[in-house]
Amino acid sequence: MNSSASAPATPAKQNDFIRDIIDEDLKAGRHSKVITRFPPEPNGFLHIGHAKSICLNFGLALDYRERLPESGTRCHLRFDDTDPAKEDTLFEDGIQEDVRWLGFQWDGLYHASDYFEKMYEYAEHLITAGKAYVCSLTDAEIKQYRGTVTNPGQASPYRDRSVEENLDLFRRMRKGEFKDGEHVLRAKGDMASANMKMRDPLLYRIRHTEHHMTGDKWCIYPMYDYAHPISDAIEGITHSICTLEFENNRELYDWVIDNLIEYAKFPSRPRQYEFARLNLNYTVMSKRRLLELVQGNHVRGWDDPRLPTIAGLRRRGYTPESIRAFCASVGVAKANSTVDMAQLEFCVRDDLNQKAPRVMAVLNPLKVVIENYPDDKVEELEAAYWPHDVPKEGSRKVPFCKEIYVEQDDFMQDPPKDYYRLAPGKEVRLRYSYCVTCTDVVKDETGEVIELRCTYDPKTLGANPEGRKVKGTIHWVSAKHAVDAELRLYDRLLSDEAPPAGKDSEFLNAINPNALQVLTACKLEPSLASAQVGDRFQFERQGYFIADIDSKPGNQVFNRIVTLKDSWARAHKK
RNA sequence: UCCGAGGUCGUCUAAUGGUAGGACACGACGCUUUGAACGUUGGAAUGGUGGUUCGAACCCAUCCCUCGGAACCA
Repeated sequence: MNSSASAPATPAKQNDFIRDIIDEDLKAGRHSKVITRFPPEPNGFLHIGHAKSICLNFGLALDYRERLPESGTRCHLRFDDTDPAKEDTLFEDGIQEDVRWLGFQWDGLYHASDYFEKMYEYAEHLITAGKAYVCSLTDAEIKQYRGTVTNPGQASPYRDRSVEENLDLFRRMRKGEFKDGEHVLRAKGDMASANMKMRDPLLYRIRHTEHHMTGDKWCIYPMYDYAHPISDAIEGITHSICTLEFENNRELYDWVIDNLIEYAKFPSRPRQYEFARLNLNYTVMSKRRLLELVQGNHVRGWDDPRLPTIAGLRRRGYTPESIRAFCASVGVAKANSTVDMAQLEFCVRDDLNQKAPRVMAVLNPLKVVIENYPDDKVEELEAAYWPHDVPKEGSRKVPFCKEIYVEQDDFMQDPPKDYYRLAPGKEVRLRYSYCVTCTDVVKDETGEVIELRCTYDPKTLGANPEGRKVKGTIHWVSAKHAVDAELRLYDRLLSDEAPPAGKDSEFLNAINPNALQVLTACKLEPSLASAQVGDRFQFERQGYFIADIDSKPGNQVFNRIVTLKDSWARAHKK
């Protein structure tokens, strides 16, 4: 079940509250098409939380375009670049790559900065209409005048400047006659409003900073609350979807639109709707914490496979389809929630089960000598790439000879009764090969098991042993033919379900020391010598792996994407 | 404390006045040359209290709890 990049195969999903709203809008004739947008600020890397928003916004356009062909239904990618101090083209490139990789294509690439001239014009209109004024209070004074959540604020002494004076000051702000922080443009809201966002919110601030798109054309920049609704309205956005923390901003969003719509003749009257952002346990999602992990060298960069960044998940080996399926499975709602990492892991297993050919790799090798097998004989055994329940064809030959490696975990000296693998005197099936019985255990001087001696039953190739039942099947590789490899075993970033809530770096203490475990003495079946970077496999009984970019000829490097479910290990954890 | 938004199985999410359902997770069983996958199956929820109604997760009242809001960030 592959899907093309332009038509993601997201599972059939039920309606969410956003789709309910859109359906009603369509039914009531408020809109004849739907236009959404994904509006990242180009100041960092995208993570799986953004993927939820991407799937929602682009998914809406895909869904409704299907229902309303030729309507102009679409989704824009818009960079919300109103703070030149933080933003960079570098981030824009990464964001575009991530959106594309997830399987979506935007119908138009925009920048909030495309509209700076319009925004300026609208600001002058607001001033002329007596709705905005230039305030010359300092940063600290503005804060003080604003009051608190329980106490009303008080009016700025500059609130009653004349239209002429405001216009003059604002034009001189644009010309660069003032220093940063000297003046700001504010909306005339209500200093007693219970919504702090309405207490004469700032619309423009002075920033003598080069902007990555507009260069040095501007030295005043609009604030989010002013730029966002205008950008939406100019682009004809019908449903402006954002996360819950913007609920208090909606009143201001509407204020901006309402005070400008007649003058500006916007093509749409956008409405803002808020949904709950994605939270995942056992990891961190905030920009700040992600940045701290990267800058503090707690991980190896933005694409470290331990990170929930899109780049990290990509390198880890997650498929875009699995991430889309995950986003569909968590739904869209308004209740704050934290999704279990197991849900994400299920989605990638579920996808890879159909896509990843099965091969054999021994992570922690234990040598086995098959005593009754001829010294120099090598058999090429047929091994299917796919299990019986995956409808795909294909196989390769795996060499079998007298000396092989098996997994250390697949031998126990003194096993519990329900242990199906190797133990002294016990017989197991070697996957795609013979059944062998352990006859002797070789130990070094410290008592550590360094080698197993076994005998094989020549009548068990492709046939069940006679008169007895062999329950266990283990994987193996030929010692003589094995390919050496480095395996990077990844696990959850944090040991704790939820990182400490503190504002400081306390969460660093929760980092799982085993989130990355590097194994350098691994033995792979020879077919893996030709694996290409990005190829995914299931290493039977171990998990799904992907060939990493660090692979060199003669030294393959694989990342573990996710383990297989292991009900035996789970049952014996205690 | 004020304003805003929320509260349904362990987790995520449906049901919008008419059988509280699905997925993940967990357990049991079956199948198995992957202790995988798959199949069957089990346990498991409407924050509390009143009220309206033949009937309430849903409507009303009240209380409790959680999250967000006082950046010249988004």
